[in-house]
Amino acid sequence: MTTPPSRRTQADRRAGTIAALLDATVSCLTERGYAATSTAAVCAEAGVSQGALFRHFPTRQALLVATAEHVATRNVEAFRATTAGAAVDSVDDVTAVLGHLRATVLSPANQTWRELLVAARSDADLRTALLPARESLQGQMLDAAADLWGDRLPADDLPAVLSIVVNMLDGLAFSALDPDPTAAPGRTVERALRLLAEMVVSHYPQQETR
Amino acid sequence: MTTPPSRRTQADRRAGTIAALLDATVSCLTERGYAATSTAAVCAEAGVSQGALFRHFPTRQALLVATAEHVATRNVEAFRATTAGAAVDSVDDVTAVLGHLRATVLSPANQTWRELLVAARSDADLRTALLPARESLQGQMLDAAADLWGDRLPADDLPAVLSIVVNMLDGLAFSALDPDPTAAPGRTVERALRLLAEMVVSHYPQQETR
DNA sequence: ATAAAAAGTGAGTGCTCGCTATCTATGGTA
DNA sequence: TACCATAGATAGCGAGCACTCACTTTTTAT
Repeated sequence: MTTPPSRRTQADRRAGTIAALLDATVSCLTERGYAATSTAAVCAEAGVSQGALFRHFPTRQALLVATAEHVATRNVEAFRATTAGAAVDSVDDVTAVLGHLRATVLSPANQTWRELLVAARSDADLRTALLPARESLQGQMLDAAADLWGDRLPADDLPAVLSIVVNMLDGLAFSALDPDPTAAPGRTVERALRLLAEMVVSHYPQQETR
Repeated sequence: MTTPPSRRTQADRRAGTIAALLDATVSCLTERGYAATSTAAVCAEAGVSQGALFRHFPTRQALLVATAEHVATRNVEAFRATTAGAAVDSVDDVTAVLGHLRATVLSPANQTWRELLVAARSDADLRTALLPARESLQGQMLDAAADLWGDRLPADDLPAVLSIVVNMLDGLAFSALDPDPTAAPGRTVERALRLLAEMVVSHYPQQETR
């Protein structure tokens, strides 16, 4: 009938509710935004009591910082997954990669990261707490970009190109206020991505056909 | 000593406190962020009572919407001011324009606009309330861009290039968490702006020297 | 089996929030 | 002058906030 006397170990229970809380925080941040992500809302979403939350996280901010680090690793994994092994020979190839990156950037994990970054701008404590995760994420994204493009452009230009691409996609995500982030890209966005691909490819022409 | 029995008209008093409230809201949003911009904080900053605020704005959201429209007009004016009459012949010219645009985008008015945009993502009422201002702002920025670049690239590409530039600058502003937004651009940012200028200029070569 | 430790519950705390009601001060109108 | 409409100040309201505490339940150690 009900679950058998499950006999989960304490570590399992702990990890389980922590994971539920982190996932619930991601949901609340993407759906309700930073201001409306109250501890009560997170607990309701996670299906645990407030006491449980404050057993594992001393403050709301600690929960948010843990969530930020949680999504940061998932974000860099997603970035690697959409770039690893992708073809970047033709303009069409690069355009396709940019399109996939746009979809990645609109994912809940990335929305969460952005929401927390914005909150950190006007909260010194949160800002310093997020700094190491920020640097780690940037470094790993540079590594992934090097795997993709490293042999095609001077090493000095790689951070600049990455900055152009990810900042443009982030800016796009910020101004995309559609409630459904999987909606069609829209004409000018599609044109902008293709144009960016054209400019990058022609600025760093293919060195050899191998 | 003190002000003489000033004899300000009612309309003057009204306009004065409304202006003070809007300016105070801009300050609070840029310094404290959306969540911490309470009606009490705005009133303290403006030097008026809460009763005065709620006489002129029925809700907090009405104040925020009015502030958004207030800064939207100032933003488009600033955009025009930094682009109007600027030279865009050489790569250096375009790089300079991008640098000035970056400074403009980091201004309090633009920070305020961005803060409200982010809040609007997870607040349907605010989102619909900001929609007309958003469209108006986009249209006027397209006009300004046409004055700058219109004769150099096909009309169909203009929105795409504008999207690349402003989204990249907005993304840059979001990830620039320095408390002092007038700080030096940083090496990779400088390199990225110059690179973007190079790519755009070479992709749309000058048609004639006139 | 029993005691100790850890995990989880839920009512309650003080505080701040957006907002209102009531009052006074001031400018416009006769 | 008297009168009224508007502008602004102040105290306070219910609701929701982050957080705590006494308590029960579940796992672990003896």
